[in-house]
This record gives sequence, structure tokens and C-alpha cells, in this order.
Amino acid sequence: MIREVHPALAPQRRERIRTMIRDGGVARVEDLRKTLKVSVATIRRDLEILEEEGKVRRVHGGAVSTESRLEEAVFENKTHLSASEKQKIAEEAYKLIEADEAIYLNGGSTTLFLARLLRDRKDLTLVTNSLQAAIELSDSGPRVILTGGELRRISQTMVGPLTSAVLEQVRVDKAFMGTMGMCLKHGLTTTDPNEAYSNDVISKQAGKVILLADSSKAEKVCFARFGDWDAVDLLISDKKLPQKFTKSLRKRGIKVRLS
Amino acid sequence: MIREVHPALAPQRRERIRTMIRDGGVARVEDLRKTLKVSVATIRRDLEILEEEGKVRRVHGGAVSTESRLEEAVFENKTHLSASEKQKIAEEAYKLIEADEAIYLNGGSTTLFLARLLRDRKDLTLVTNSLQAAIELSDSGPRVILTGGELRRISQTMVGPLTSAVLEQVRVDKAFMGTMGMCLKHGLTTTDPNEAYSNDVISKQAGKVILLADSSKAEKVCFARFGDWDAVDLLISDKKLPQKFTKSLRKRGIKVRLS
DNA sequence: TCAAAAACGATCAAAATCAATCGCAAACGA
DNA sequence: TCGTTTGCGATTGATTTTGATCGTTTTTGA
Repeated sequence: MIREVHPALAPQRRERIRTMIRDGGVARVEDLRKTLKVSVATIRRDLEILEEEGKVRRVHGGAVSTESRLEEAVFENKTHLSASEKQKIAEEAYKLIEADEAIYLNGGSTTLFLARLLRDRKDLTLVTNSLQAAIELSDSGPRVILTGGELRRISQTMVGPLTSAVLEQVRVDKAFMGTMGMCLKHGLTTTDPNEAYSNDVISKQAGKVILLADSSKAEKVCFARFGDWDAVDLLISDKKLPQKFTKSLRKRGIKVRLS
Repeated sequence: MIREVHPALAPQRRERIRTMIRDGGVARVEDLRKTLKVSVATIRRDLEILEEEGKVRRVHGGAVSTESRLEEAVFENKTHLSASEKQKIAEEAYKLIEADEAIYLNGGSTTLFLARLLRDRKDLTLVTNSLQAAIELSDSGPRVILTGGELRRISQTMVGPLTSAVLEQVRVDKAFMGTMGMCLKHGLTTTDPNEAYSNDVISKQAGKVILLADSSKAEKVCFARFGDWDAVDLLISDKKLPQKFTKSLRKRGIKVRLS
């Protein structure tokens, strides 16, 4: 099931640390250790090197970014809102990915966490409309195919009718979809109709549709509807998801996994 | 006599290693050994040679691509090689852009300079296959449309047949094209056939094709040919461009502007 | 302010990786 | 055919990286 994964090369690991710190602004040694699965000693050594290179600044307990990106403040806030839930959801989703598969990730912070887990998976093919995911994997990792389309600045995704030109020509084994809102009654919704359209198209091209959504998304409804619960094979969420929600979905034949 | 199984010739094997590292960003010795079915000693010897040729950088446990972010120094150097020329060329090109136009930029460092000049031009529509350009304009500027396609790590562009699906559906007033080589005899060339293909397609969709190339590109020939001089309306280059080159092009009816 | 907890740096041993060397076999040229 | 060259694999000792330990320093919270 899960491919035996060799430890990443040291420069890869350091690059990951660097981006984690740059994106998040800060990172704790302990978090880095858990994410990268190496000892704290190694993390410390890496931080030392990165500090010498001027890429991060060490502080007690971890390190902070030197190269901050202002424009992302809004986006980052969102990412950090329930970062640990999203991380766990992403890890759970990662387990579903088998060797040599083709997968799709749409935009969103949860799927971005998943993208980060794919850095060592050269066997995969990743299709995505997320600019962030592409950047994250722009130096190493799976084969990356971008959908193209109009850049939606607020979400850093490619959306709109042009997207389907590419999407219709690919087929993926699994589509991992983030969403803004999921409601038992009103289905899956997001803020932008173009984004919804893209999601819709890929849902039809995917072997399995796996929804990634932390519990804060439950019973939220946004403007533009996409897909439908019937199209979803599995929902991965966190333990705070209302029981009623879980039960109702299972009754409809949708698997639910809480990480 | 011919052996049962042909082991790849050494240069073939090295070429494979090189592309593996270039595409994946990194490769471990152990992975290469398993893939190529030779001993680690051989892999190491190959890496040593490739490093001497400057094609990869060895690290403990494997090697990393010299073009990836893991190895910033080289890439930075490349961008800065003739930065001031490129900057001037970009500024000259910028003057040609009129209000509310739709323009295309392909990948490359010169076009990236142009992209940076567009930050305040909200009136424009920009079509591009350059991930870097999209990132540069990801927070503000013109409407951005990405072509989609497979991510080519070495150039950070989207290339391949999927690209044309989007390109065929748009039409731009002006296409600003960077190139790796331009030769009076052999025309315009770049290193990757996929990249060449994308350039070809957009050339046909553009009202005017404007070539941006500093003088170092003159009389260089790369592997994959695209477009043709006939398709070019204007070349913007720098003053170091050989007079003979300029004259010959003007005789062919191609305008040349030296910044 | 003081004590407990957390984080740190230094050190050491184990594991992984590397470089150097040797010998073998195939390819080559005389 | 014979000696030479070249590429490869295996072995061995050296080097690098890593994880664990332990005493010290910093932070936290009463």
C-alpha cells in the first residue's frame, strides 16, 4: 500500500524546513521533528545551517522567517486557523495514495498540506489547479500537470472554462478535493462559480473523489455549488465533526474517516 | 556476440541519470542503482563525471539538480548573467504594449523582466506558460491566464501537448517570446521540443510576434526548432548584436530594435 | 524569586555513505 | 593472438550523517 519511502536527502529536508518556516512565519523544533521524522538533533543542525545561510533566524524553541511575504497574510491566516487538523487530515489522505497513481488536488489550504507530503513521491502524477501546490513541488517530487485557466488571486488557483480544456484530457485515479462549505442539505459549495465549475469537471474524471474538510466546514454554505454528495466516495475530516453529520453521510453510503 | 540483455552504454546511462535528476530535482544513489541495475560504484562514478560537467551537484546520499531551488546559486547566476541587457530589452518591449491589450509571455529570464513591469497594468490580459511570471503577478497586476500543461522543472514552465488545449482558445494581440537560440540559418531554437511546440502554437494565435533576445543568443542553435523568422514581426535586442545580423534580418522584412 | 519543565549544545557511538583499490571481463588495435 | 584499455563490481577502510545521552541554559508559571 504505502511505498517504502527512503529518507529525503539533506538538502531536500532543509529546503522543506525553509519553506515551512517561510510560509508559516515560524516553526517549532518539535513540529519539524514530527513532520520530517528525524531527531531533534538533526533539526537543530539543519536550523544552524539555514541560519548561517541567512534563510531563517533561530529562536528558543524553533526558528522564524527572515524572508516574510506580506501579501500572503490573509491566505496564511487561513492556513493556520486549524493547521494541526488540516495536517492530520492530509496525512490520513496520504495513506490512500498508492504507487504510480495519478491524483488531483484542487486549491485550498488542506490540499496544500497534502501537496507538501508528496515531495518524495516521484512515482506519482499530480494534476492540480493550485498555484501554491505547483510552487511547493516546483523543484522536486511527482510529475506535475497544471490545469491552466484564469488565475484567481484570492485563492491562487486556476479556474474558469479554460480549465476544462486540460481537465477533459486527463484522467486521475483519485481526486482530493478541499471545499469551503459542506452541508447535508445544500451539498458542497465554494465562493467562486468558476472554482465550482472546475471542481465539477474533475469530479467526473476521477476514479474516486475524496473530500478533505476539517470540521469547521460542516454545515457551512457558500455561494457556488459543485458536485454533489453522491459523487463523493470518502470524506476525511477531524474528530470534532458532529456525530449527526457523520451518521447521515454514512447512511447515504459515503465513507467517513476522522483523523 | 550480443548479450541476452543489453546493458545501456555508459553515456546513455549517464544521460538517464541526468534527466532523472533534472526532472525529479534530486535522486538518491540507492534509487538510481535500483532503477538502472548497476552497482553503487558505477552510479558514484557517473555522478562524479556529471558533477565535473556541471550537470548535477553531488550531496551525501545522492545528487541534486543544479537548476533546482536546492541549488540556488547557479540559477541566480544565470538570471543575472546579462541582467542589465535583459532589463533594457524588457523596458523597450513594455513601450509597445497598448491599453487593454491581451499579450503572451513565454518562459525565460528576459520575459520575466517584462512581467515585473506589468504589476500596475490592471488593464491588460496576460497569457503565459511561465510559472515564475504567474508568481510575480500573483498578488496584483493584469488578468493572468495560465496555459496549463506539464511542469518542466528546469525552466519552470508549462509545456507539452496539453498546453495547446488552452492556447487554441485564446487570441492575443502581441506575443513576447524569449528564445534560447536564434540563428539566421537555422531559425529559432530552444532546448525542449515540448517548449518549442508551445511557442509554435502561440505564434499562430498572436497578432504580432515580438522576439526578445539579448545578443548572446545570436547564432546560437539549440535542439528544438520553433516558429520561423517569417513569423517574427520584431526583434528587440541589445547594441552588441552583430551588425550583419541586424542587416540580414531587416532585409528579410523583420524590424529590429536595439535598446 | 525560585523551581520545574522545556530546550539547548556538546559529545559519542552506530549507521549510512563514500573513496580508493583490486581484479575481472569485454572491447579494441596491432 | 596478445597486450592494452575501458568499464564494471566487490571489498575495505575512511568519512559523513544521524540519533541518543547528559549536563547546562533558558523559559515558564506559581
